[in-house]
Amino acid sequence: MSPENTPKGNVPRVKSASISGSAPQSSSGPLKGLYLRKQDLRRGIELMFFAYRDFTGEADQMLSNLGLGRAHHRVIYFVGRQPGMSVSDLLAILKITKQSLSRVLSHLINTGYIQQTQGARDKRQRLLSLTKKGEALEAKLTDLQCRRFAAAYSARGGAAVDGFVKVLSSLLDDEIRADLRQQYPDHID
Amino acid sequence: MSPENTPKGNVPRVKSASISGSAPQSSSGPLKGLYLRKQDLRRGIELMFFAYRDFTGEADQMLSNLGLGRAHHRVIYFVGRQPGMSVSDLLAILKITKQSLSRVLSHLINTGYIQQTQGARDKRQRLLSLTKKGEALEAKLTDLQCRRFAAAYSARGGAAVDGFVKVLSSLLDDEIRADLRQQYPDHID
DNA sequence: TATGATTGGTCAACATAGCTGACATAATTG
DNA sequence: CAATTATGTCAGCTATGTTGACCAATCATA
Repeated sequence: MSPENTPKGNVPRVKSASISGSAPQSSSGPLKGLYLRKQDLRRGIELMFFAYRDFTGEADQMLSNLGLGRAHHRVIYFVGRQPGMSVSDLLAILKITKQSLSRVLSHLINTGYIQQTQGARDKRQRLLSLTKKGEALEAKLTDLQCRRFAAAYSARGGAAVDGFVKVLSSLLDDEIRADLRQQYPDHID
Repeated sequence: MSPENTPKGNVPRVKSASISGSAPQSSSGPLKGLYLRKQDLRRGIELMFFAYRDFTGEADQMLSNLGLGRAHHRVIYFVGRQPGMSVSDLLAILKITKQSLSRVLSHLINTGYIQQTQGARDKRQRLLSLTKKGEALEAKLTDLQCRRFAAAYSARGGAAVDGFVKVLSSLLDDEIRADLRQQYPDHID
């Protein structure tokens, strides 16, 4: 019956030993640490799963109509975000292997979504950018996802957005957070 | 140079036409709608990508040492959450095909992580639950992810957690949000 | 009771997207 | 010149998703 397999009772907290050795619970919030109940942590886990699936769902659908997948989307997105980036820049962001990227990237080049130009300073580099066709697709996909965020953000307001960004960025691995902090010097931390 | 391909200048907003026909921007937050700049929406997109990857990364590592993958994790997680659920319950949550689930589920049964008992009311049903071995693994994996959430939550405090939950739940598809609202009657909306 | 719907499993075949390891080429750097 | 770097490529493997067809057991009902 109960969706929890913890011994009946109510609102068990995570043993404080299992709260990785970080800050001893800030005193903000309605009731100090009330949001650390196991149930609330599980809700976070589940929300991440479902929200990520829904967040990518619409774009996945549009992509599959074009014979593309989510991996192609990531490439198009990040190349669109930073035109002129090199292949190794992209590898560092995506953290996949050269071969996995190569398969997807060459398909996008062959089908005219992405173009490459030889690096000026370093002629080995292939600097990537979107073609007109690629830009059009990127705009459509990003717009889909931005609409979802815009709807959620405006439904919940700036204070909620601020909390959302803070918590998400604290969920990141330290290294990734440091990278992102450089790109968003204002608000990420 | 600029990571944005929008026409130089600063803080372009999304055309309000592209904010799906929902509420006309609540007036809460520091500056009305300031968080709807294209740059902020893109930050949301990117945070979701990176945070989801990091959030699943540790568990993925532990799983791969056992010859299991993320699909196995999902099954173990949700069966652990609601012992006695049927296969079709699980299919409804995961939204994958019967065949995809079957492959993973029978592996988990064969390797002794999950057991099934015939349904009492409906003998066709196979009610799923974790074995001791399955419970132990579920606890280890969930603890890993709960620690990450507990660290993020306590670093940012209850107000941020509240915003995080609100925005994430607004990112969900309506149908999924309705389902989750039933399971978390308190705080999800 | 016979019929049809539901629950679940299975087989074959396929696609996507990750992985490893080995190797090649070209350019840069010391 | 030698070592390193940036990139590509080939072969093969794995995990996880898909479709479509088909089967068996059970349930619900006309």
